[in-house]
Amino acid sequence: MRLATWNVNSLAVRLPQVLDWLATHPVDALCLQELKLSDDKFPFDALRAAGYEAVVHGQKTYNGVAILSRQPLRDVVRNIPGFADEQARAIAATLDTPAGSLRLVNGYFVNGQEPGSEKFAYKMRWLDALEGWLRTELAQQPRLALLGDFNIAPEDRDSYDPEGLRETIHHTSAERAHFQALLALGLVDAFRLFEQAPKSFSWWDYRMLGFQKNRGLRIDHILLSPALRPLVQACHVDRAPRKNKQPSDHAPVVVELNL
DNA sequence: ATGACGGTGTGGCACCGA
Repeated sequence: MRLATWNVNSLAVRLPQVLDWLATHPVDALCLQELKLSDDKFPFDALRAAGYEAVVHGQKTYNGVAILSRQPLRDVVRNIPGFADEQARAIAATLDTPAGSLRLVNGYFVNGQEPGSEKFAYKMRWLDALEGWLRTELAQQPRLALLGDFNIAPEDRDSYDPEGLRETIHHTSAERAHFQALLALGLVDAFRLFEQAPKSFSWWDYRMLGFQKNRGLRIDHILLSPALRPLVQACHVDRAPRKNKQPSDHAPVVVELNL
């Protein structure tokens, strides 16, 4: 089975590209971030016609997350339990497969803008709460995948300019410590289980020919629990949709599991 | 220090993203 994550930066604009991509990459589940639309505007019908059910936690203008799946999803959780959040940034659901069930957690992690800012403090609080929630989720369902736009470049090799951008947003020690805290839960970065080309990124700035110059960051990730690690077959970034007309600034990340 | 690009919502631009 294949799972994927994609920050689409407005599903209203990107729906045709999502449908095109699913037609050629019929993943079992796709986690979307930055829908930028309320639940009543979510394109359930178009996705169902393409063979996908959806569970959604939407928000007008900003944020918004959804999980699309070819099979039914159950036990849906919207946002981080016990963490009061005005922003729609997380959704979890369980997917049943013939070989057993799988918990999917989809996050649109806080950007944080600038170290020292109130938004950065919110990012730290959000990450703390996420880690507590995942500890609970892992205890209930050992087969868990955390997918999403983490807004963290975990290591220097995940940035086009690690020296110039040291301790700036996405690169700070505090953010990287939180990424390590997720790994300390037993999760593993699926992308780094395989040999990858140098300068592999998942996001490129729209400005200054960022994509053409490969001035990017690897901030979209798929983390797998210990029970899933032996099943992982491959993980890669699909850069092709970033070459579309009117692309999202992010590219999809895909993982293949022997399930 | 700032803007560059793109989306949204508003209203002739501001805000946000990363």
